[in-house]
Amino acid sequence: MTKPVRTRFAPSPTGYMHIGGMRTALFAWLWARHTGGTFVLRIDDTDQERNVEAALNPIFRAFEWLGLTWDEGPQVGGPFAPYYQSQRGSLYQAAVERLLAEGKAFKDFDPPELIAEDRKLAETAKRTYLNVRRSLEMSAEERQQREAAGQPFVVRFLIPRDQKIAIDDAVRGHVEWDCSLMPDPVIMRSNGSVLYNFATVVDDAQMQITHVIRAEEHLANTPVQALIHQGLGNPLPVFAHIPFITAPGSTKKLSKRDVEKLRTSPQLKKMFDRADDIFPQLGLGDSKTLNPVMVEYYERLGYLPAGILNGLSRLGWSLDGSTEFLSLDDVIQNFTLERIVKASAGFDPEKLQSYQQHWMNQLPLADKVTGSLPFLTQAKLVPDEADESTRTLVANVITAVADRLRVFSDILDYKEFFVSDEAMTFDEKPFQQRLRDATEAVGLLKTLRDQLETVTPFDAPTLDKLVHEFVEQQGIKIGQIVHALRVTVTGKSVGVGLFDALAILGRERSLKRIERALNRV
RNA sequence: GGCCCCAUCGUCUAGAGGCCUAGGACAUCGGAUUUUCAGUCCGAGUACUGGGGUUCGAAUCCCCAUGGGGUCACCA
Repeated sequence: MTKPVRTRFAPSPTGYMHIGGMRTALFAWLWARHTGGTFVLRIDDTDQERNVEAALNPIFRAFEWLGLTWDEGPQVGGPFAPYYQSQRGSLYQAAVERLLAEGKAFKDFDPPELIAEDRKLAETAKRTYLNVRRSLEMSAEERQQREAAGQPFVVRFLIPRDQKIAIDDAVRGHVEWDCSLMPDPVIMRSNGSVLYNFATVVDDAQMQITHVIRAEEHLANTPVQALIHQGLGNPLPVFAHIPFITAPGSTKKLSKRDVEKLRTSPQLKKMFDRADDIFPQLGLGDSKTLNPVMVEYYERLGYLPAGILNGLSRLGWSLDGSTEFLSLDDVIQNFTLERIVKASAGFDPEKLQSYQQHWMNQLPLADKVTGSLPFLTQAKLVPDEADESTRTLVANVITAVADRLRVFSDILDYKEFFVSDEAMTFDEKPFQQRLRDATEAVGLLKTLRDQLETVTPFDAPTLDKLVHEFVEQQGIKIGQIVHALRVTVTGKSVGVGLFDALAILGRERSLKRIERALNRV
């Protein structure tokens, strides 16, 4: 019987959740769920003490939004608590002591300047740098003396330089390193705190992690970690290094540091522009505060977890040659490490959008209303407590908007239905073109208005019929009236079907708007 | 630069020796539908990095080259 699977994700409190990190977390989570195992969330906060809670919130929020629950970790606890590395010092301490006692690590008294010199020497000689084990050569007495004298030291793990270290990576296969090329890594700083590479090993072992699923950039850390596991007498976990996500139109890792460059990339420009359009309306800043590398960007824009999850799953993983749309359950059902693609995957906003669109279209009307309403209230277009008539209005608009609604905040593109007739603004260009410049438009509009006053019922099919008959009576083309009418009632040249728009507004409001436009010409 | 990883349409991918004159999806470009936009339907173009092997046969296996990337801290 094989041990039950335990995977983990170990973010550091950076103040936001990176979309690529989310995808890594998702893969680890999926493997746990697929196997009926356990998913652990552990916080790598060895360095920063300040504001950990605040810097963590966006991370928890992202997991919660996407519905990726963790079985052990912050908030829920678990048998291997605490799950904050900052609180696990004694564990690390004990492990260091043990290695020291067993001669598998040593105290290095060389000052940093000396190390830097060694390094330089190696560089000019075009040699691989290896730390000089001066302190190891010292007698035990001398070491003791120095320590007693309060001379600072770091603890280095002693690399067995005569050996090779290999792992069988679940996605990369057999990978091997020559230890004779590896410097002895520092595992404990002179101030007594331990380094990430060491804490991770201790934690993974103590938390009985069976599968270390993480981004490919950690592959280079792996030999050291494997060696430390060995030194500590731990069984080696299965490593699975998944490829990272690259920036659109690039072969480089998608990183938050490059946001300013990303802003101008043709693929992402639309996403940044959208942020600059929508977030201010919601009182959430703009693309400087929330951008497409952050998970929160998608949440705040009203993406569906299903869309994001589908997109993330398909980035570097596939079920087969043809399945594109997968629910989370489908992915859980079918996820295996061997189907992870080895090459890095470019982040494609368009494709993400298409997954999102698919899942949005699956949603029943009531859910679309419930999902859109918060955006309308946040933008102060409808009152906080939406009454029944507001809900009906929203439902009517969404019905008319149909699959133009891709993300919930798209509802804000149809403000014209939620603002008062007086507050509605006319886009100048179409107003000029369709009303002022089109000489016959005003006259036609006046005639049509009279008919609109009496037609019953005031619904889309009837209005449709009316306008078509009107066109025939007047001997004009439908384009001559329809565009002008659209501008008068919605202020815009594009939008939902014209007759839907009129029906949603109702007779009274439609006439008012026509009046207003006529007076404005 | 050392070490390591990777390599199929613009992008995400299918392909684990013959089913491949390489399939699907997104994007692109046509055409149809339509009051706008979106959508929908139909159609088109576009890829196995190169060179050597192995084999009756290679996108698939091996080697080399090239290209791309990651990583080289008392960061995580």
